[in-house]
Amino acid sequence: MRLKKRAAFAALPPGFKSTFLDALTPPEVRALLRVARSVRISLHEVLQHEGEPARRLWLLGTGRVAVYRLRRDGNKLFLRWGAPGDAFGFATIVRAPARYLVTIETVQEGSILVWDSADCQALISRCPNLTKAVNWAVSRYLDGLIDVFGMCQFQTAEERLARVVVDSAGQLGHSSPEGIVVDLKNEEIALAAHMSLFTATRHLSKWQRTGLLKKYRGKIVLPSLSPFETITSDT
Amino acid sequence: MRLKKRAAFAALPPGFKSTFLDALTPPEVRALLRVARSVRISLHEVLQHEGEPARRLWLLGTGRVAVYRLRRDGNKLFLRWGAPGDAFGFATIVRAPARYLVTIETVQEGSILVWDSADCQALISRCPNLTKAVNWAVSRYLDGLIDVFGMCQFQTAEERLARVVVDSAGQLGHSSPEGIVVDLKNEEIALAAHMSLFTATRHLSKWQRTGLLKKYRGKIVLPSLSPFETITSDT
DNA sequence: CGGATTCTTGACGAGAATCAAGAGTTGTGG
DNA sequence: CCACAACTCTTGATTCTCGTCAAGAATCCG
Repeated sequence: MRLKKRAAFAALPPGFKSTFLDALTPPEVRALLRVARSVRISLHEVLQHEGEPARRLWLLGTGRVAVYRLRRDGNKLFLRWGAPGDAFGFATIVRAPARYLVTIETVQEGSILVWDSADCQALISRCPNLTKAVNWAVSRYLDGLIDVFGMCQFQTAEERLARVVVDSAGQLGHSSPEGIVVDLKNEEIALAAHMSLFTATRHLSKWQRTGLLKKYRGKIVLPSLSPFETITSDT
Repeated sequence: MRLKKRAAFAALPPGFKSTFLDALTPPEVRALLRVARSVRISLHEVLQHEGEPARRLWLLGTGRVAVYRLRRDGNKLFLRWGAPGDAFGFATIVRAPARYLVTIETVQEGSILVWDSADCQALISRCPNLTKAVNWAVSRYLDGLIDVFGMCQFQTAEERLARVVVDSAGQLGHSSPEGIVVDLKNEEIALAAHMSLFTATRHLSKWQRTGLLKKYRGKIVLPSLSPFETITSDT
């Protein structure tokens, strides 16, 4: 992880969208960006490890991360993807001397903006909305987690998969002439849908035969989302 | 739900334990109790309903509640029990004009202490640790939820059941000459372990035959927890 | 003594994980 | 430019866990 100069706000792309920053006023955003460090992140890098002291709040600028929890038996419990604009390391702010609750790993190289705990303490007094923004983000996170949990308890593999396809398209997909392109391997889709690679492959193949989507190595293309939303909602 | 006089602190039993209140200083606790309303709660009463505006923070004094989320398909996703000393309605504080994320229902009659949003706002400025206590509680809640989620994903019905038995014993059990008594029906145990009533009954019966526990109508008695901890950990 | 809960047990089947074996892609080095 | 290795995807056969349904036993209560 290489450090870069401060004054990272120049690094924010023009069309950059962040639900987290949107909860702040423009002056507050500027105050944050002024003290942010921009850091390049490479593939398969662990950006925070559960149990370690929470030393920094950070925002994903470009790339993609996976949020999960490690279990004593070695399994990884996938929790969510992180896309550009998502913030992490809330423990740094929410409960001062704390430890990370989850592990976060890069699955696509990119860059992040970092604020260490000292910066955060200083910013809290200057930006009254900062704690509010963090609380909101935590709430949304909790809400989403409960939802995923419910999905895993009450929906079949096919329904879960359909939902993951829809959600991923919204969060990670980009448009193209043939439809929405989502850069995910079968293995990653299976992980997010909490099922085996084989079950995921079977249903995806079936949907390809039905013409609902097209599969390529490492990505899928969706002409339309509506059929999947149908699978998700009925039953 | 009948209202009672303020100055409810007299209502706190002598041996009352609350992780939530423990995060506050004694003067802060007194400040809270001074403005608390004590409210009697009856069986099967819905104390807060997900989606409704979060208007009050409250603390369970006596009795037991179930925290769950309702799904559009009518299913209930059980999340946790609430025992005396547990606080709820954090949304009231964490993100000012907010809605409850979960539904909470009484499963044993008892009493709660209530602070409505106006009280909360006033208390926040007087008790600097209040928001901190709420944040801690939310974190613990999130942490526990992730754990339960992982348990449901990676452990068999028997392992989940063993863990629910151990956890319930710690949270709701009370000692007796023959062991720890846990007042739960098979149906409630099954709910907490996220499995069908029948699967739960089968394993509990098996454990009774093996002598690991004794079953009665509406309760189980555990001479020792260690065998269940073994089931939980190995594999 | 009904009647309502709560618990028990067996038979059955659906869903999904595992295993095995191979086909299709992509990238690399000679 | 070809050959080979590594990775990704596919499909079928098999197994197993657990939910569903049915029927009845045990317990509690007015």
